[in-house]
Amino acid sequence: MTASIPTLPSQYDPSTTDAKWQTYWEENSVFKADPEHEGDPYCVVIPPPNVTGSLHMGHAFENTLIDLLVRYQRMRGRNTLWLPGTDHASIAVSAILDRELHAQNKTRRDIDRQDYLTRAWEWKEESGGTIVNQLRKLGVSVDWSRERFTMDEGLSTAVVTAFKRLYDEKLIYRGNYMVNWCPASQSAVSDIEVENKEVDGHLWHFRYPITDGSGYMEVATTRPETMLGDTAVAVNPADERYTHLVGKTVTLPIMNREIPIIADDYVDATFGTGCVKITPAHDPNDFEMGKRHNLSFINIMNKDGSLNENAGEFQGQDRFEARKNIVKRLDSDGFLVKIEDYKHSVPYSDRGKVPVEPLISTQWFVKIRPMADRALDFLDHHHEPVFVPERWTKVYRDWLVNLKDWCISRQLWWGHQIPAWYVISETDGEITDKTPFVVAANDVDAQAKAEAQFGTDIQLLQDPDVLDTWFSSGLWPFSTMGWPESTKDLDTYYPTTTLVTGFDIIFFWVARMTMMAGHFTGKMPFQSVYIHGLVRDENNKKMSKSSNNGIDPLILIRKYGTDALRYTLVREVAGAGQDIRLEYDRKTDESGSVEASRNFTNKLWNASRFVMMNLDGQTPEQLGHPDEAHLELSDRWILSRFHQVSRLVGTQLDQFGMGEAAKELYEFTWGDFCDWYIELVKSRMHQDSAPESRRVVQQTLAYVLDGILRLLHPFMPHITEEVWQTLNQITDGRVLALQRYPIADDALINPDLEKQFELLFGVIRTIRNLRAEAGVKPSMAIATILQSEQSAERTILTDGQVYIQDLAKVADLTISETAPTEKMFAGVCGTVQVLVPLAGVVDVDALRGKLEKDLGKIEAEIKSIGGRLNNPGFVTKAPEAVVQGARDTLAEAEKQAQILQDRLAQL
RNA sequence: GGACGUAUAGCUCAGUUGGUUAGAGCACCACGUUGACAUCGUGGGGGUCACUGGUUCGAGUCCAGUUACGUCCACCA
Repeated sequence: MTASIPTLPSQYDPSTTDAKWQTYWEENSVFKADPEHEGDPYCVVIPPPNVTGSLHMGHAFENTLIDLLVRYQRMRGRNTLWLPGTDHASIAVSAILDRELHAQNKTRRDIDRQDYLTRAWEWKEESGGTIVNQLRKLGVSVDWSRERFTMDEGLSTAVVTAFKRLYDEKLIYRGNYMVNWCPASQSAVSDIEVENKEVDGHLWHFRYPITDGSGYMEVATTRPETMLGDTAVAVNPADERYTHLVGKTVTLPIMNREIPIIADDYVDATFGTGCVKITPAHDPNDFEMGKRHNLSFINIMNKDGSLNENAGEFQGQDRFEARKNIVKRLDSDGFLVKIEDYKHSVPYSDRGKVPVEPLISTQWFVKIRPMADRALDFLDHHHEPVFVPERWTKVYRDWLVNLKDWCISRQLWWGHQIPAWYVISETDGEITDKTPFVVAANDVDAQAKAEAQFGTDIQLLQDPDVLDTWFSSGLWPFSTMGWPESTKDLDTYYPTTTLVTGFDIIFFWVARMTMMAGHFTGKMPFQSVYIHGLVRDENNKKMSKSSNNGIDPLILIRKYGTDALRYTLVREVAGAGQDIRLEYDRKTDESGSVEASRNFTNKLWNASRFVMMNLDGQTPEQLGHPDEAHLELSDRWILSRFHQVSRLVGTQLDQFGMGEAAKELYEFTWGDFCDWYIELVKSRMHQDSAPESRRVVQQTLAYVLDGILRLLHPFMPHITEEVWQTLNQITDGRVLALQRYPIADDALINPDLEKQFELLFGVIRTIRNLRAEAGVKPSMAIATILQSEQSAERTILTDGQVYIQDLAKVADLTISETAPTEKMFAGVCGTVQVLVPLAGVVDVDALRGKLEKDLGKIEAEIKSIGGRLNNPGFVTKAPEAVVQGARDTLAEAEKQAQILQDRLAQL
């Protein structure tokens, strides 16, 4: 399974490793959940991607975050389930099929529903797996045995059950109302599927003649074509300019229809002329006004956006073509006053990408207030669910408060057909607004139910419409686990623990789930909702299909490896919910930030390789826990750091601090472990070093490396699994993914020791700096004198003598209480004076320059701290510890200044 | 019109409840291939913390306001 250690290449190759472990984990059902598993349940349901989708950076980001959390919790011993699946995406699939049909010069209406659905399922079987297979390439630790699709039999049962119950509870109703109509998909859409776009349009001013010939009323509109359906002109009742006209009529141009002048508070007297044309059948505000004033509702439009028989000579024209022609006609008839440029927002259909048309039609609605109020109650009285970051709570809450009834019927075929059967025999074989209907779980029940009411001699027809895709998505957290049946999975894993998703989906999905779950399960479907930000492109622009600026995660995976991409996405996450930016060069497909992460994987690879080459073929288990009795200072130090970092990482991950944890691990692995510890112990690894010392180094290296692999596994699952298998010479099928996450052993955390090493490292850096300044070749060993008046410091230096010699290339190290007075390169670290005697080599000017530079810095500090300490307010009001800290710092700075001044004087 | 987010090094971003001289990665400069790694190592340069005012002994951090960019919601024809 794994390569033998001596043959490991010096460059990590993710391409084979990624695929190898993805296959292995899946084939061995490593992530299959078991309700009987010990530990507290930890469950996440995937935000189901559209079956029509292909993996974009947003998916990669979201699923990387989820996988990180899930793998972490699994390794913490939780009874973990991450449930995958896809969404049937009613409108998107319809659009694809319509395109296919269009290519054959057909439309949906040319084939029957059964054929259409057959094609749809065929498409789903062929192409629906794309996104799922791409998800696999991220290394997601989902339970594929529980994969769900929103149109699976079970989930469809859940949908029908939910619909029927809501209907029986009078929370679903059918009625004739104004809805958002998408002429592209020729279906109603819900309010949130409408996106308002700012466009540069025009404001057309027309004048309508007052019927009695006493003059004109000037109205303005952004939609001239709707004038054909005008049934009134409105003014504000308090507008004295027009009060004498209220009750009179105007004659609608072109149509020559006499329509009333009405007064309504809705009209803003200060806008334009203060007169508004009213088109009750084509504008939501006018619709309301039409109801208030009993106006007639004249629909002038067909479902495809062309004008109908009520549009007179304009019948058959597309709405935008008609607009031009109507303006032309009004102009030639002398009714056009002026055309102004006007910036305004136009409602566009989210999916259809065309302006939506407010249209009156008969649709099914969910009466939303009772459900929304239930969700609000959970939020206000139980603080459920908890949003991370917290600020999204307000967004979620405000939306629930203002929510209007939800239009759930779609005039499409792909989706869950509405389980309502019309007794069409009562209305001449047609479905009309008056046709009686029954709502039932299936056609057999419907038949029985209808017969009970209308006798046996009846004809039934199921409602042709399907349900809004979000209706089924709203049931996702529990329908996927078997609801409405009561199942072991529901029992164990529901409510789920955390939902990870984007803010753009709070309204579409999160709120629908909380409402549905509150209603049907009496519980919130998840304890917490982690809202992540967007991945922006290299120019900080939102990635979108329309701007064609997406960055393909699979390209980056191929170039740098899955773990590198995952790690990049995670480490960029700062505060939760912040957008992240991804560097990218579109010419070369290179990304600086992913490359940096790739370098990190390579660093880990080589450090591991080096460690393994020095273990004489022994595994961490064979070597045993680092032997307390023989630990040397550097071993104790790295163990202290390791446990410190384990603690920090655990704490961070427990509160969604994924980015912070990632950075912590990066610094520990690369900095503490590779740059310092491995370098510190290299001399002890040689075959000829003292056996006890060598053995404890092997133990410590193996132990810490094993720990690093565990800590990093949720972030970079593939490389860590690969190395861990090699390190532990696994032959029995064990996987790192199921090992325990390191838990900090506080007894091994030693802050004093870490401080001592800070001093040693500081001295080493100072010597290296002096060497560089003096131009000493890296290969040349030098003599160094370390002077400190403090015996404690001299003890630390003496204890770490070997480390200083090894890492600063010092052949002859002297540690003394007093300093010699010869000309030497000098620096300070804390109150330790570092002297490098370079007989005959010392460049006095270079030396003076360096000393003066150092001194300048220190004097600036002395001035700053001294100033503070001379301020009586600071000394009397600041906490004692802070004042003392300042005094200590000042004393040290003064000491450093003294040393440097003495050195300068000696030149 | 309302709400929210962001502004710190050339770039991407950290900076906990206010408390030493504001940090990291990338990029840049110098040196370097000693047996893990040049996808590397060592050292270095680089910041008026958007602006204005306030609170405080002390502000990148708290408060008020301003500006810029971004996002969401609601929209007057």
